[in-house]
Amino acid sequence: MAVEQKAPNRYHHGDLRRALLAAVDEIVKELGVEGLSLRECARRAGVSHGAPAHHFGDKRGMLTEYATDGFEKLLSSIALEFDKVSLDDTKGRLKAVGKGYVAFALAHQAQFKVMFRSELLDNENQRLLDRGRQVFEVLTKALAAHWSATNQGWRKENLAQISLAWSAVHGFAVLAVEADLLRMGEEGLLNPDPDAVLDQLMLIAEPPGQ
Amino acid sequence: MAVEQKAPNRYHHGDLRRALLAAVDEIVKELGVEGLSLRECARRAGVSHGAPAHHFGDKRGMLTEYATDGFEKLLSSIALEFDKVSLDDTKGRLKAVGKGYVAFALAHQAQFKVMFRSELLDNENQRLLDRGRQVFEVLTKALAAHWSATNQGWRKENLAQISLAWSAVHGFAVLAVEADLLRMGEEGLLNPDPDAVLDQLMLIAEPPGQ
DNA sequence: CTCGTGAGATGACAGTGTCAAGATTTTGGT
DNA sequence: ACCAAAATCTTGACACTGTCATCTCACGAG
Repeated sequence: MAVEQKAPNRYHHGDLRRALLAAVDEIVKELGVEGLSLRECARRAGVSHGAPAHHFGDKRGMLTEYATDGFEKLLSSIALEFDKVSLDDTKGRLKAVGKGYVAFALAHQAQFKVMFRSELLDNENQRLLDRGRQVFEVLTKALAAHWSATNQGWRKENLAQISLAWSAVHGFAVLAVEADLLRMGEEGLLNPDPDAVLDQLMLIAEPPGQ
Repeated sequence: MAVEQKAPNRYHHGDLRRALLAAVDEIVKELGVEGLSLRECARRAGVSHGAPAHHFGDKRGMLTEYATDGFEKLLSSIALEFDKVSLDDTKGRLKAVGKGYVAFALAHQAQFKVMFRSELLDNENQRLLDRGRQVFEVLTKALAAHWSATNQGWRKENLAQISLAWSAVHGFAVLAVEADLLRMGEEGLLNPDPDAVLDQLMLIAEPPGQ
């Protein structure tokens, strides 16, 4: 996603919306979301400082679009891992959800950080809400499929299990992305292999005493 | 921590440093960290816009102090739960760490959010690094004590277990604080009792097949 | 008493988001 | 083909921000 400059003699950009989102990605990667400004985005797209408002309303609107785009990529990343695993391997599919989640976070760290910064986003935006819900559904459905396959049925612990699985996957991704925190175990203690961590996490989904 | 205004006739404030940190807390609670400005802090402390620089250098320095203060409160919160449980109940102590962690996050949501926003902080600051490390150590030591008590010894899975425990506790706290995300399970599916989630998490610390 | 030093005040500077008003295209209906 | 309407982009203004250099005040060590 490269930033397409406007041809200097033309009045209309042609694809400004996409160019601005590309600029957002570029800047957030370079400077973090604190270093992002509407005016700098406009500059990189070769357009006047007031132009972005026409497409996104305001800064919050622009970031909301950027985050929504991120959720769509996250869903794709999960689907990619998910589809590698055969339908009857419910445990494998469960793990694949986690793998896809973490893989996206690591591959798009800057965007991932923005996606969960709700103060920056328009949390009433329907598309954003829908995408978030979809991610949640993928996880719960994979869990339900596994429980159904292992004949565990529904137990009262399941609710906590869902929360825990969601928390653990998200928390691991967050901590992995916030490298400064992972650096805490600096004697190499905490430089975890995502795969091993996910294996441990799988234990939660198993019936007790097995 | 209330913001103490400067007496209007006095030139020196007396305790500006504390007053500014109180103002930070107030503003972050009201408007989020995006709404925070040095000048507004100064205003609430009844002091000129340039005064804060004298104590914190710049905005980043001020937020770093605020975050460090948060880590100290976090450690206190963990210690509070930790000390409620007798020494030989290693499992109980482990859970207490999680309880203290989540309790702090819920009680000081605004501050908690800032603490893990590494882009905003001076990550070279020694006090900040130390406090973060201390939190990590409390968790690992509680885990080690439990493993030692249950004669599990050290296994290669332990590394992943530490990461997972850390991830899960942090992830749960993060998701709990980002209420807009937890709202996803809006049919009441995901309105988890922290205690139940932590119970599930405890399973990770147990030896396999038990 | 004096003089240095830390604490706070003041004013300037470039950068920001947002808004209103104007300029230029493109589009759609006839 | 035409012309009005709508979409797109420009321009200028406003209040606000962080940082810096400069100045003023208060206090304490000698």
